[in-house]
This record gives sequence, C-alpha cells and structure tokens, in this order.
Amino acid sequence: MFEAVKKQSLSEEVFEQLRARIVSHKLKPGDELPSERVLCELLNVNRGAVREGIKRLQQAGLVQVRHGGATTVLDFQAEAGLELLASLLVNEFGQVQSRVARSIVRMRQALSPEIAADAASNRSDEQAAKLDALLEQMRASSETLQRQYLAFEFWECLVECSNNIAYRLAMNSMRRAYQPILQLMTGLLEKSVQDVGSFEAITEAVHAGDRITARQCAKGYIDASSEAIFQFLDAYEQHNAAND
Amino acid sequence: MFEAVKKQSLSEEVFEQLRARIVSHKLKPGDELPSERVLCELLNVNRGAVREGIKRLQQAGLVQVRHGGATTVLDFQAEAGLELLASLLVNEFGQVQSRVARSIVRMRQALSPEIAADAASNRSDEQAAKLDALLEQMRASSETLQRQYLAFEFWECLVECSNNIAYRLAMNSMRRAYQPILQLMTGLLEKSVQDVGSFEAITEAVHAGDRITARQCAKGYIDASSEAIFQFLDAYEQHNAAND
DNA sequence: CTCATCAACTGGTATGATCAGTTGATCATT
DNA sequence: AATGATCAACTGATCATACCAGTTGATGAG
Repeated sequence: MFEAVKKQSLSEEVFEQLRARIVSHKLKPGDELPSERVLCELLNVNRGAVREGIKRLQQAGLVQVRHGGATTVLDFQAEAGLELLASLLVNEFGQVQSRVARSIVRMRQALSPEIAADAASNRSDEQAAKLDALLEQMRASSETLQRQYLAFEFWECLVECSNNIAYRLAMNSMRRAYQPILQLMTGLLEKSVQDVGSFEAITEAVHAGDRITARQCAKGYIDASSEAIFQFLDAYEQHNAAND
Repeated sequence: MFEAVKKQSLSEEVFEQLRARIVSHKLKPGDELPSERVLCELLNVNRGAVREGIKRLQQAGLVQVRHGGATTVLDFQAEAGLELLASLLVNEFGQVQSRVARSIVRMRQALSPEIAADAASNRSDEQAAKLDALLEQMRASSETLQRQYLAFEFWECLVECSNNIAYRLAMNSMRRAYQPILQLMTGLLEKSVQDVGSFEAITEAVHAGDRITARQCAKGYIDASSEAIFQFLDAYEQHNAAND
C-alpha cells in the first residue's frame, strides 16, 4: 500500500546524472568530464557532493581520475563490472532494454544447470534441509506471486548450496538488475512456477549428491522458463519496432 | 623493467582499510562503523576523505548509510556484486584463497561453452575476422607467455561475439580478480595454451554459425584447462594444510 | 502509562583556503 | 634544432570549520 518516500542525496544525484550520460553514450569513452569546480557550478551543488559522486563513478569503473589532470570517461563495456547491469536494463526513458534483458536471462540459463550440479556435490546437510523446507512451502502455497518468490528463494538457496562465491555474487548482481521490474514478469513465469515437479526433482538429486541429474533437471526447468521470457521479448521488440 | 610508482589517495586508503576489515569479518554484518567524526580521529584524516571512502564502500554494497543513524556493515555475500571477487581472491596476508579461486575457475568453466555457442549464433563478420587474426597470431607465436595473452584475448573476443553484455561484464569482473596473479598461472596453463587446435575448431564453428560444435569444442578446451588448475589448487591446499 | 519535547548523537551540505600533481608555453643552454 | 629549466594556469586532493537535517533515547508533563 504505502512505500518509503524516496530521498536522494546530492552526491547520489550527481552520480546518477553522470552515470546516465555515460551509459547512454552522451559522454563517450575518452571524453573528459568538466572540472570539479565547473561541475559545482553546472549542478549547483558544493564541491564535496561532486567529489563523492565521482568517487562512486570511479568505484563503478565508469571514469578514471588523475590528480592534476582531467577526469576521463572509460569504456564501461570493457571496464565495468557485472553490477552495472542494473543501470543498463532500464534506459533513461524507463524502457526495458530488451538486449540487456536477453543477456541476463541467457546468463542465468547458462549458469543454473551448473549451479544445481555443484549444489549436489557441495551442499551441507542444513542447506539440504532448507531446500526441503522451501519445497514444502511451495507445495502448500496457492498464490502465484508467493510461489514466484519461493521459486527465487529456492534458487538462492541452491546457489548457497553450490558453495561458490562467484555464483553467489553474480546472482546478487543479476537480482539487483531484475528486482525493480519483477512485477512485470509475474504471469510470464506463471506456468514454470506452477511446475513444482521440477523443484522436487532438483531437490531430490541434490540430496542424493547426483550432479548429473541435478544438472539435467535444472536445465529442463530453466530452459522452459527462459524460452517463455525470450518469446515475450520477441513480442516486446516487435511492438516497439511497430511504434517507431 | 620499470613500473609506475604506486600512490594511493587518502580516501582510497580509508576504503581499503574498511573493506579489508569487512571481508575478513573483523567487522561483521550488522556491526556499526564508528561515526565519521570518530573515524577522522582514528585514521587521522579529514572528514571529506572518510566520507569519500565510505561512498565507495556504499557503492560496493558493503555498508548501508542512513542519514541520522549509524553506518552499518552489510552481509557482502548476500549484497555485494561480482566485482568484489577481486577483493576476496587474495586475503590480508597476500595469500590466494583457494576456495575463491575455485569459484572463479568453476564459473568460467560454466560460462565458456555457452559463450562460444552464442558467439556462433550472434557474431558479426568483423568479429569473426578478428578471431581469425588472433588465431593467425597464435600460430605464429612461439613464446608461452605471449600465447597465453593471445588466448585471453581470444576469449575476450568470443565474449564480444556473443553479443551478451552480461557475459562481458561478468568477464570484466573475473579478469579484474585474476589479473594480479596471472603470472602465477603461467606454466600451469602452458599445456592448454599450446593446444592451438581447440582454438581453430572453435573459430571454425563460430564462422559456420554452428552452436553445437562451438559449445562442444569450447567445453573440451575449458574443461581440460580448468582441471589443470583444480589439480594445482588441490596441491596448494594440501601444502597450506601441512604448514599449519 | 502516553505522548510531547529536547538534547545529543548521527550523516549531509556549504564555504573557502591551501596542498599537490599535470600541462604547455617560454626561454636559456647546448 | 634539441634539451632541459622555469613558470603560470590549469587539474584534483586535502583540510578546517561552520551549519543543516534526520534519529534516538532520556526526560518530564499530562
């Protein structure tokens, strides 16, 4: 019903504005940012705010700062890390970039079977028990939305089972990217979420430590769910193309 | 021969110190950072420097800042993005964390075949030509080290061919992590790098747009190379365990 | 016990001065 | 002409000191 009022600090605003200009290529790699003192004037904020915003750009791999020289824009495709996905998925006009969406779904599709396989090899007993608990909740749940959340939790848990920190961090980055548009996907994933059987099969294989079966079941599930999204994106692209 | 002298800014120093304490769990999730004014005293720097450092921590997903309240440490395993890998691979004493190394190699192993498959589907003609050029250089090259660099370039190019921004950003994050210890791996990868045949087969499949073959060849190559690293890590772990 | 108030924290913003690298023009030396 | 010193004019980096704004918990009136 209610939601927390958004309040953005000045440095965040600075970061956002510059980030948007960079990812939209209004500022191209090699371009030089205005000097901090000039940015203060342009954005009408104090220099500290500008510097803090730039520090974040630097941390995100979007700019290079050199003492004494100008701050230059980097090629984010070559330099930035996976967390930039969240910035790329939705463009400046609020439209979902279908190419980015495809990329995310595709990467998830590529990783999921291997995550399940590693989960089967590496899970601890408590982790396996947690999978069981989630499965039980899924069986008991009737609402689609809740089921979807449980499905995501199930995957998070599988990632934890895999004992692979890279998988986990990558999933964090991907989650950050699609979280804001999750409600768009409800209904789209309805069919695959109702398929509790796949989750049961995966859980069983993970319990048994059966890599092969875990991988296979996960692949079956994730391929179907990915395909649904790809088809939706096809339609979405055609719709956008028609409105040009 | 020569290398650029390193110089670290104060805010970077602040960031590094806090980051190290967080990833080493000296500061646990939920812990509160000292107030900015206190940190100034402790670190003997200006408050601006402290704030800039904290902005970077915030950007990295390591802390949560609340106006009026204390800055709290987040659970980086649950919150941070993939670029944190670089911070995790080497611990505070300069030792490589083999669990993290395994994670990286495993993720690379999981992604590479799919990258090759997508490259076969999506490559442009110029990208395919670039693969050819790299392959030619590899054939001509005799030094192991140079070959290794070319091999990495080849993979970067494949990622570019895949037209998948998520793959690309993920690879950036992983590269940042292992780049600093690349020289440790020379020799380890010697055998797989000398195997130009695999690269030829992948290139050919990508040219032909043959997803299946591209995936298969890539898998063959990456599995062998990963296996070599895993065996090394086994030995490395036993060596470390023996010295306890 | 409830609730308003307020003091004492916390982070956020503002200003202005100064330190410290970088760059390019200038000019004397070779 | 080539080299290297010097200097002015940028750039970012650091500092000190205010003050604004949100949070928290103790205090005290009702």
